[in-house]
Amino acid sequence: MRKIGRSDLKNVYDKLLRHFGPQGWWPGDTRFEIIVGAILTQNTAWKNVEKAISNLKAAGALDSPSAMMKLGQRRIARLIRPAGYYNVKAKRLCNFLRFLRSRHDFSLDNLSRLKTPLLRQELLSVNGIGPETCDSILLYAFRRPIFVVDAYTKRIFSRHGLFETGSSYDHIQKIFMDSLLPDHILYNEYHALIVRLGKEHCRKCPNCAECPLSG
DNA sequence: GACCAGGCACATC
DNA sequence: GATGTGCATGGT
Repeated sequence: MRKIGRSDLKNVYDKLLRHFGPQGWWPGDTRFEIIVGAILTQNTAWKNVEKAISNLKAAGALDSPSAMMKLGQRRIARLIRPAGYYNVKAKRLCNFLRFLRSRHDFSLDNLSRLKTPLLRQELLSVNGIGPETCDSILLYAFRRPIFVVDAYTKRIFSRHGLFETGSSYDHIQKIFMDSLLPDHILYNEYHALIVRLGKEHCRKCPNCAECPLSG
């Protein structure tokens, strides 16, 4: 298996892009929908999230943050049932909505005026938004050049020797962000490509002859 | 029926 | 700081 170093990361990206093509992430019509999707997809297959999003849309919950809040936690929980962990996720969505109401007058535009470090800090202060959800929101909803580290990133790149198994989120993120230009389009596509690679090849790693990273 | 999926908070040591 | 556990549905 080929060892991957920091200087290889751009080449790995180019290789994945050639192999899979652009992924067109994040799947979502509005900024609010992307944020909701980021919370719903926590430890959950996206297929299940799609059903929950579709239920929310039909109920008008994605029309605006205040529209969703009016439904209340119990109804939100019922609507997002297909996404799993529906009680905790309904609570987390409500935590975000309360945060948005109290600190930013329900306005994502207000929120988007914050500089990236402060925006990240504020999002992380919401109970239920951890580093990956936060960075997905920063990257995909607010188009900030923040690299998202997920389970696939950890699994694939630790196997290829880029970092130790069990390395912290921040450590792994720093490796990518120190090695790549701060380009939100690059980070967007890279993360999406890693997920695609993980879904299609990860279980065969590290002995997968067809792995696009081995060639 | 077991195992997994685009995490996170909390308890405990 | 590290480790274990609860949360839950739907696809393979």
